[in-house]
Amino acid sequence: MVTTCSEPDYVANPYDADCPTRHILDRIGDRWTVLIIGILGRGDARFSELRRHVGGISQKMLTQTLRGLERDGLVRRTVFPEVPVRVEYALTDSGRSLLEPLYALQDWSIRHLGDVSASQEAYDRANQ
Amino acid sequence: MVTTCSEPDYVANPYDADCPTRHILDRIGDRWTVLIIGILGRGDARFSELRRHVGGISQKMLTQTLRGLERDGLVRRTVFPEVPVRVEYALTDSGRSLLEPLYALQDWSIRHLGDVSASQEAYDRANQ
DNA sequence: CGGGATCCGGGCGGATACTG
DNA sequence: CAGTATCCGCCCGGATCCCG
Repeated sequence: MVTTCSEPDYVANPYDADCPTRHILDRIGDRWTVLIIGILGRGDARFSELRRHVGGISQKMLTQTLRGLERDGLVRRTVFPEVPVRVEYALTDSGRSLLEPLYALQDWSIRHLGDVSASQEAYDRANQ
Repeated sequence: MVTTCSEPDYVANPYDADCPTRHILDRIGDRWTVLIIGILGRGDARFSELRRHVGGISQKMLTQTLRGLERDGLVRRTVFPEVPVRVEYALTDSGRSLLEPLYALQDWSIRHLGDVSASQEAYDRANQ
């Protein structure tokens, strides 16, 4: 089950569909995935709660992203057959384990935001 | 310089352009960025080397991505005025520090690839 | 309330041709 | 070799309408 792309070189071959790097990149490629995971990391939430907390997401993209996360086993969807219907979203164990590397990326971006901004300004100044 | 979005809640507001989460997501949003950083993590490389190692990337996207990384101060571009011209790309200190969180994500994806694949198959089976 | 279905525009990214 | 310039198809994602 482990393909050749699970060697250190896997990072170089995004065209291998089995490559874990490629897959996870496809998952977090859109900004919504990471934001939703982050919200659910604080606790379970309903559809409307997620929509309120993730500023600017459309209903279509929220649904679409949640379906993908459910399919990947990162999010569990529970329907309560009340009237009106209530739907709760929660991280699975797998999804919860993704929080740590995502937070590592957040920490990095916070620590380096100043450097990056300064570099951008310098670059733009040097190129008009 | 630290905005309100640097509180734990920043993850919820991708519409704040100053939000570090939003910025880093925009950077690694395309799959090429992470792949190029990964390659350069093993050592400096020339344009044609990168193009060979990052399978399937077009010359346009390679140039475009490298420019963005240079602007963000993650990659340093050095031109050797020989004939024909030689251009070397290398990670800056900032870019090298990004390797660790990126590898954390790779490790996660390798460890969970089996779970994710199984979940996908189960999901697809349950929904035709 | 929590979606599904459809239409549509903008932009990402590939292909090609050309250059210092 | 390492790009720049241009054209263009396609798909992402928003807007809107509808439903159980």
